[in-house]
Amino acid sequence: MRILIVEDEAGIVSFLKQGLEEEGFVVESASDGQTGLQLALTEHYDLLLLDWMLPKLSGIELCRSFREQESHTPVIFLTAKDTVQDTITGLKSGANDYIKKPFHFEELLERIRVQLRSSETPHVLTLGPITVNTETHEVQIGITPVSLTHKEFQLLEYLLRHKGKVCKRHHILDSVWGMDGNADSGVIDVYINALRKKLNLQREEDYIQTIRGVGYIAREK
Amino acid sequence: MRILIVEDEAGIVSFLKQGLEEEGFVVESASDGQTGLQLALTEHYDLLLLDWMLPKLSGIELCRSFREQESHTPVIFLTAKDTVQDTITGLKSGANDYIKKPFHFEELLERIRVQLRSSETPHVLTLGPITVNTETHEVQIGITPVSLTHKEFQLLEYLLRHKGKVCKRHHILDSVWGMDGNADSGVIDVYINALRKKLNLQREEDYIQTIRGVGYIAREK
DNA sequence: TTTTGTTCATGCGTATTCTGATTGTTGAAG
DNA sequence: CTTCAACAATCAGAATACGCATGAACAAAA
Repeated sequence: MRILIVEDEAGIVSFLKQGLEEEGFVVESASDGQTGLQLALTEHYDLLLLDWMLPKLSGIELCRSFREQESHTPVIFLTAKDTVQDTITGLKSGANDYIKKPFHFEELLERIRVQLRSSETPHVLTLGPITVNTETHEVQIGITPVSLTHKEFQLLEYLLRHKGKVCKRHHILDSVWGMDGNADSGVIDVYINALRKKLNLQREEDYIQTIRGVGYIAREK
Repeated sequence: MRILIVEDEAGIVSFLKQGLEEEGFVVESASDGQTGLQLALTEHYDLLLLDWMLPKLSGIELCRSFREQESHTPVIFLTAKDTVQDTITGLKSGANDYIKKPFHFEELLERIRVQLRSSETPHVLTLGPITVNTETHEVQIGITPVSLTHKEFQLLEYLLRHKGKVCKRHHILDSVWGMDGNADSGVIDVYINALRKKLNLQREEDYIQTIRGVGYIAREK
């Protein structure tokens, strides 16, 4: 999960960054509104943490501009202000929640979790140039669409959901084929083969690698 | 929009009720947790406002029980407690937000609006030249009206509400036919067929595409 | 009753999935 | 370095499952 912090006080940024990274988030930050907006629009984040008062572009303006493009990504305000009118303005600009400084880190964390709860399982998986959208069931290699059968799709999804980890044949059979402890008939090989062909992966720099005697692994680069 | 307030202090209830009704909400209330839960489960509400401390059944317990049945309807806590741990417990029990007493009515209103924003359901759905009005139950293709049976309408509505996302047969059966985990008898196929016929969708630029082994998807263009 | 709506059953064509045989590769033992 | 066995890749055809179309059965409404 990727989080963007836009905040000008370096101390707060490093405090948040450390805490959130410990929780397993990937954190990036910007110290003024303008670069923050730019990042928010060009990169992909799962959540934005915005300070209220920012150099160049205020948090509210940032939020409003961002919402014109993106309506999904949750936004949480960090605010020192606490007049009612201000928070209302903030929520009206399209924010999903706000938290008043000073706050306990745990409380922030819980609020982040609440916001992310809906987007817990990513629908778009990637591997190098390959994109798998589990919502639309579309697979693309680069820009060109690839048509996969259901089993091929399921296998690819499984591999990508475990990207960077070895997928034992046993486990693949379990989750994709639903065979509990059944014998290995060699189906997997056939489908791996089909995938490599359809996605035309060269053997040289193979995104789907064979781990002899164990299974397969989807790896970047 | 219907709101249920569960709160034992009569003064707060009438204050909230009046304010919310002025804003156009339909408000009902319960003064203890047990009747609150019963109402929440039997009636339909778009949002629940729960007090923390309630006779018979605490707000948290109410929320947790409610969430076991319903996972969608947003829940906001009204709480006098303000230790971090308590609010965390509250959010963990499945609440979407909380507000500390005493609060300004406007702030509560804004938080309600934020929660309802996501569950706003449009009444007019479109797909290419097709228009579906769920209020008047009318369907048009371009300018000419099409007459659909109830089931056909429900199916089309379901597909359009999930436009751009795969609708698995399983889920369609669940929401349109109300069969939980029942076997697939092939009804869906018949109705998809009927829809395609009545909406005369050419196979070329098919707005309702079949995803073999998975289900169907309504797609623009 | 007649009409309309919903569901089930059937057959058909085709895409998909699996099996099994064959060929190719790998790594350890000699 | 060679050999061998275990494993993986590849291919083709058989078996199967899936979705489509249709008509009949049944139920509900007019």
